Amino acid sequence: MNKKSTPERASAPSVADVAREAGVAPSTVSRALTKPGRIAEPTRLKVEAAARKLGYMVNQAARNLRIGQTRTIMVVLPDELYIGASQTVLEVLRSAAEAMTARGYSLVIANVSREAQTDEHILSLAFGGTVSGVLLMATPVPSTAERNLMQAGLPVVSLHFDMSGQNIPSVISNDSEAIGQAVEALAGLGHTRFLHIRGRAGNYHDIERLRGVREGLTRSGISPETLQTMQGDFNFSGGVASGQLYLALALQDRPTAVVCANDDTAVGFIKTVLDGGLDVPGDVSVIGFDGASVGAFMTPSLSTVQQSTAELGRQAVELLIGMATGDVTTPPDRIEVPCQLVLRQSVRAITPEDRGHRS
Amino acid sequence: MNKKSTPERASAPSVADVAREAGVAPSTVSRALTKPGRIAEPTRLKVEAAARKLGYMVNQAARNLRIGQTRTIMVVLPDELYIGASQTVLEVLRSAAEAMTARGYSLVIANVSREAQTDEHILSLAFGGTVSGVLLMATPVPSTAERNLMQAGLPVVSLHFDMSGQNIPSVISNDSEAIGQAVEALAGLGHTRFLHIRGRAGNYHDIERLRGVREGLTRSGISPETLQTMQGDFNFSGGVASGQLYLALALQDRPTAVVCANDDTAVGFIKTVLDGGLDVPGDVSVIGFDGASVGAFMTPSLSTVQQSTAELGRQAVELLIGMATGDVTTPPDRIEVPCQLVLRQSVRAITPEDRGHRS
DNA sequence: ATGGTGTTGGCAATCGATTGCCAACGCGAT
DNA sequence: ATCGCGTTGGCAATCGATTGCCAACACCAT
Repeated sequence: MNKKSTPERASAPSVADVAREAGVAPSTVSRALTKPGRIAEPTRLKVEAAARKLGYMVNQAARNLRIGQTRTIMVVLPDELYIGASQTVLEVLRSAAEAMTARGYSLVIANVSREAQTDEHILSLAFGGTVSGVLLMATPVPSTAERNLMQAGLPVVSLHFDMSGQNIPSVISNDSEAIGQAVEALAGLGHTRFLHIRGRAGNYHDIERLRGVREGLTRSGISPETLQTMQGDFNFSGGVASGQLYLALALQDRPTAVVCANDDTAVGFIKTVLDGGLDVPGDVSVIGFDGASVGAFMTPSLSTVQQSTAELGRQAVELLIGMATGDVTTPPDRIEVPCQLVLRQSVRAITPEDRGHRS
Repeated sequence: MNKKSTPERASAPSVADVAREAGVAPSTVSRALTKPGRIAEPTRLKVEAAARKLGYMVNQAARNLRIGQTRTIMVVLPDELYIGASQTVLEVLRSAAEAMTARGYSLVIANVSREAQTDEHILSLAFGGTVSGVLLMATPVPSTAERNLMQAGLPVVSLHFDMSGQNIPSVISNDSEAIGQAVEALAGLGHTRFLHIRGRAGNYHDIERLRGVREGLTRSGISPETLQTMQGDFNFSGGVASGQLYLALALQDRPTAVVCANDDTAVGFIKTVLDGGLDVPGDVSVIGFDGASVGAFMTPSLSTVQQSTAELGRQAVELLIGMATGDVTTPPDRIEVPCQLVLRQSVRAITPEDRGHRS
């Protein structure tokens, strides 16, 4: 069917077609299009013209097969893609995708939850040569009974979780330090009795942020022993449940400063205590973590520790692509991106009257 | 280098390796693994054992090249991936991704914004044989000076926007009908003076929702002529700006019911009028659109028209995969998924005193 | 024993781009 | 005129899985 030299064909044109059109060999076409300088200028122009005329676009499957590389990065999302107030995942994804596109890479989403079944899918992408690198977003290393992502020989970067202990370069926020600074700020406003509503038990962020709260208290001259904690789950319900527990506390036992593991928790907590008749920040100051944009529009507006999502995504992708291309041979263990404390209406200073009133 | 029969090799095992291990031909391996029934059971088991032993996984690039298909779907996101209260995009993406994974498809994100440059990238994926179908999320057809997505010969489905006029099967919410019902509900509560804060000028949802508000008024026996409108942009600032305009209105000119083009607009509006000293819903009832989960935790909690994001994503993917596999030969023009009205604290009924007080 | 039918598995071509190797060519220097 | 060097472009092999075609074989009925 290639007998006729008519250029109109049903299927997409190939290098061979372009070569015929330009009167050169297929190899010349390939080189003209991908190896700048390798082909003399006049020939190159001829090839480009032919390619444009035929509407040629390289077949990526063939190219990938040949060069054994794909310029595609797989993103593995958290266990459970929780939909709440905070859009950290989406924000980071956006900046990561931007950085990838800018470097000519594509992005495949491996999963939206992490049942065992999807780990199978993740690994088939990794081992199937479909991707050139893996970005783990707040998620442990995918593995099945037989296999483990790390055996695929792909560059891997962890975002959000510090997995440098497993030899995975990690791009993270300075969680503990930042939340510690938030605690110090509250202490500076006169607060002495703190409640920390924790995240999902055992989660990296749960542990780090709790540690940060304790350290912040210590630095403020307040004994971490006095810290009350409640278990949350990084979602609204965790905040709601803690709010109910808080309301049930005797007045004199109520902490005046509540530091939440994230914004969703804070939002649930605030709504619950407001509905319970308390005032925020009148009765209790509350601060979240993440920097959800909607926080500024809550009533009262939400104080928070804002993560630099744009920076996190960008850095992770730069590092990963560097590793994939071989430009980065010895990746750093860890890149820490600082957070920014944002104080809004949900916190206030403790005045002398407050103290008198309380004890 | 394949001289030695030792199975440990640096590169991934291929069908040839498995064939050698199992003592059969490569073609048999391929068929045993992909054509159930084509190969006798004992042979198949032998092949499977060999494959497992060697840790074989099919090389997708080679497979894609050969079969000319990829089981990969490209998602094109909106012009601007706005980060606000509503997570509609993320929610729909989640359900779409779930449906894809369930059917063994992968998902590549083509873009996170829509500069001209990214359309180039989108089209190179489409024409490069990288994908088997395209899901357009609230976005027009990607195109460059020379090319247009529709020429790629791929199945395309539009999500959110009704593009059936361009022969693109569309999965959409019943925007106008649903927002009309919200208007009717407010009218049923005694409201007669309405303000609609619009979305981005010219956007499909802007037009549809405005139309829906008008029709809802008509059905409620209120002349659409009395409807006031303000221009928004689907974001917080649009709501804030409208809130300021609202505050500037003379008391007797203030509508009592504000229907917003989406939740972010409503959130911005509410925050602004609250800060301006008004009460919601005391002075004004407000309703949004989308069903942002955080709405339930605002103060006052936000009334909204909730989109069935899970259903939207699922339906779109089912349709698209059907088209890609050829199971669906004559796709429907349009699949409409109904929304659900959610009334919360931000709206209240108009009482006789209100009327007396006003006129 | 023969032919017919159905099943099983192997051979080799194929998808399309890339690249190592080499031949051809041009140009300047001796 | 010859040599040497650098540049240019073509030939053909290669990446790995799939599949049309066909040969070999088993089994049953006549």
